Amino acid sequence: MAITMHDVARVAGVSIKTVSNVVNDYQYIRPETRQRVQTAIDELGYRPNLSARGLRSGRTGVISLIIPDLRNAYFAELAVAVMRAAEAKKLAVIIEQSGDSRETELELLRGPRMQMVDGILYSVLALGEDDAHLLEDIPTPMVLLGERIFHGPTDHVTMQNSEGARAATAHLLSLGRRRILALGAHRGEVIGSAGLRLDGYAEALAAAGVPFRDELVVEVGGWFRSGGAEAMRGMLRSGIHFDGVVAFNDSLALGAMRVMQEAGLQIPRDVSVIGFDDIDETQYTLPTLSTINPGKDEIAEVAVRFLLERISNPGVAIAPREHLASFSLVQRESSSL
Amino acid sequence: MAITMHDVARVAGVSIKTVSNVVNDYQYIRPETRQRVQTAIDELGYRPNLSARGLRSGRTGVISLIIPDLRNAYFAELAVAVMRAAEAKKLAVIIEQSGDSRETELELLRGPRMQMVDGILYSVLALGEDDAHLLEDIPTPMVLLGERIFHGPTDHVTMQNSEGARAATAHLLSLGRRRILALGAHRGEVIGSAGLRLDGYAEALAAAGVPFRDELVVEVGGWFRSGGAEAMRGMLRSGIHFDGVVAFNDSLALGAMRVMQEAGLQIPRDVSVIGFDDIDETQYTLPTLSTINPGKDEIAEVAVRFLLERISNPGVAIAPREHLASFSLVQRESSSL
DNA sequence: GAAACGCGTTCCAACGTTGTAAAGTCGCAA
DNA sequence: TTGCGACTTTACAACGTTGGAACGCGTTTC
Repeated sequence: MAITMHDVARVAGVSIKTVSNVVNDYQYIRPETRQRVQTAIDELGYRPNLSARGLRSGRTGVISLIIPDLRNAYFAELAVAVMRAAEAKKLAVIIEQSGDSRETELELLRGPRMQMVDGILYSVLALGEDDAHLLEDIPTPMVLLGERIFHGPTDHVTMQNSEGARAATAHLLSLGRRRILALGAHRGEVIGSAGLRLDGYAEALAAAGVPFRDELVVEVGGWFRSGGAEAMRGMLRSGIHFDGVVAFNDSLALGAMRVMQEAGLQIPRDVSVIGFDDIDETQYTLPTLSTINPGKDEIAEVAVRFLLERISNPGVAIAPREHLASFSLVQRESSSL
Repeated sequence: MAITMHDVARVAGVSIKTVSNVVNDYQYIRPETRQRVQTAIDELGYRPNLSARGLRSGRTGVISLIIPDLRNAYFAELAVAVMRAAEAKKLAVIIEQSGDSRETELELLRGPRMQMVDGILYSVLALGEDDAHLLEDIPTPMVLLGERIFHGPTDHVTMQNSEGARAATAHLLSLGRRRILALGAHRGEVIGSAGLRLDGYAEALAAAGVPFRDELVVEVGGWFRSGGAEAMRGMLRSGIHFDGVVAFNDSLALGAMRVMQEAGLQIPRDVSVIGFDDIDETQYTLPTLSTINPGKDEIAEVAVRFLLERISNPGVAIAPREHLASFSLVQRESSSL
C-alpha cells in the first residue's frame, strides 16, 4: 500500500527510528545520515501517517473553530484569519457551526469530532457568563472568543468593545452630530457585545456633554442586514429625529443605510453612519461604510498562540488569561464631511 | 488518562472486542450484552479514539474541501452546504484555501494535510483542462467542482452555466432590453465559468434575433466587486449605450450597480441588472438583485455522495461521472418592471 | 589507563482500535 | 447419538508511529 517508515529505512539502510528522528528534526543526526534518509524520503514520496502519529503521540495537529455561522462575513473573515494563524503553527482547522443555538453550542463540545482535535477555539454567542461552569470539565484545551463569557475557566481573546464604540460615537460627535442612534442594542444585556458597545456609546456622549436619550437606543435582536433594515424602517415611521447612526455591526449598518436611502435620506449629508467589524464589503458599498476594525488578525494570532501553549503543556494548569486586541477606526464615505 | 475500550470491557465484564462490536453495531450480540456494554459506555463516558480507529481501519472520517477563498460569499455558502451534506454522512470537513493560485492549488494536493483525509472536494479555479493529467496519480478519492476541468479523471459536479446565463439573458430580453452587457468575460476562454456563461448569453441573443455586439462584452479578470465597479466606470466613460447587464457573478453585479447609481442611473428603470450565484446579500442590497441560483445544496449533496461512493469502494475503478445541478432564476427588484 | 561524557543510532514496547479466525453454545435435523 | 448451522463471544495480531532506554563509539577528563 502506502509507503511507510519501514520502506524508507530499508532504502536508506538505517533503522526506522532514525527515519522518525529525521522527520521530527531530532538534533543529533549525522548530516550525511540525514541526507541519505531525506533522499530516500523524496525518492519514495514518503508521507507520515498522521493517524499513527496521532495515536502514538496523543496529538492530532487539528484544532476546532466553533463559530455561529460561516455565512456571516465577520465570522468568515475571522475563520480565514484563524486558518492563517494555525497554518503558521502547522495546525489544521475544522470549522463547526453552532447556528447561534444554545443546544448546538453545548452539543458540539461533546460531539464525536471533539475527540479528534487537540484544542478548541470557541466563539460563543448563546451561552452566557452563567454557563461558564459548564466549560470547566471539558478536558480539551480551549480558548474563548467573543463577548459572552469573560470570567470563564480558560483564556479569553476578544476586541475592545466599549472602547471601540466610544471611538465610533466620538467620531460622529466630532462631525457635529448630536442625535446619534445606537443601533443593535439588547435590552438588559450588561455583558455581551451589545451591552459593552452600548456602554461605550454612552460614555462618549457623557464625555462630550451630550444627553443620553432612550429613544435613540434601538433594539435589534439578530445582527443581520434584515434586522438593521427593519429597525430603521420603524425608526423612520416613528418620526424621531436623528443625524447619526452607530451600528453595532456592519450588517446592521448596511441594512439601515439601504432603508434610509430608499426613504430619500442622503448619507453622509443627512445622516452619518458608522459600523463595526470592518468586513470586506464595507469598502464597496454605496457609500462606503466607516467602521471599527476589531483587529481580527491579532485576535486570531493570539488565540491560536494561547491555545497552542495549553496544548503543548498538558497537565499544566495555566491561569486564565485575557487579551483585548487593539482596534482602529476606519473612516470612509459614510462619515465624511 | 482517557477511557479506552479496555476500561469499558472491564466494567461490562466482556472482552474488548465485544465492546468494539457494540460500538460498530455488529449484528450478532445478545441484547442483554449490548445493554450491559452500552451502560458501561455511558457510565464511563467512553469515546472512541479516532486516531486509533483511523490507523487500524485506514479511514479518518475527514474530507477536505479546497476552495479559492472563504471570504468570497459564494464559496462560504458552498462550504456551509458541503458541511451540512458531510454531517449527514458523519464526515468532518477541513477547508483549505488555494487563493486562486495555481501553485497553491497543486501544493495543497501534496501537502501534509491531504494525508489525513479520506477524500477531496476540489474546486479548481486556476488549473485548466490541460492540467487534468496532474490529477490522475492522486491516490486520494476526489470529486471536482467548478468549471475549469470537465474531462478530468474523476467525477465532476457543477451548475448549468450556459443554460443559466441563457435564462438570465432571456429574462432581460423579455423585459424589452436589447443592448445587454455581458459583464465578466474572459477573452479567449472557451471553457470555465466565463466562457460558458458567455456562450449562454450569446445563445439567448441569437434565439431572440438580437445581434451580438462585441462592444457589449466587458472583460473583467477577478470577479470581485471592485472589478465590476471598475469595468462599469470604463463603460460609462466610453459612452457606449446599454440598457441591461448580465453579470457573471453577483459581486460583479453589485460593484457595477454601485457605480451606475453614483452616476445617476436608476436601476431597474434605466438599466436592468441580473447576477449569478444567489448569494445571501443579494436580498438586502438596494435595489435587491435578481440572480441565478446555481443549486448549491444540490451540488454539495451530490458531490459528497459521489465522493463517499469512491471512498467506500477503494480499489474499485469508478468511471468519471458528470452531474449538472439544476438552477433557477430569482427575480428581484433589479430586473422588475 | 579508567572513567565520564557527548554524540549517533538502534531496539523495544506501547498507543487504542478492528479484521480474521476460531472457540464455544445452542437447537434441530438426521 | 451425532452433525450441522446459526448465533455469540473471544484471542490474537496487526495498523505506523514515537518515547525511552540502551548501546556503541570516539573524545575528553582525572
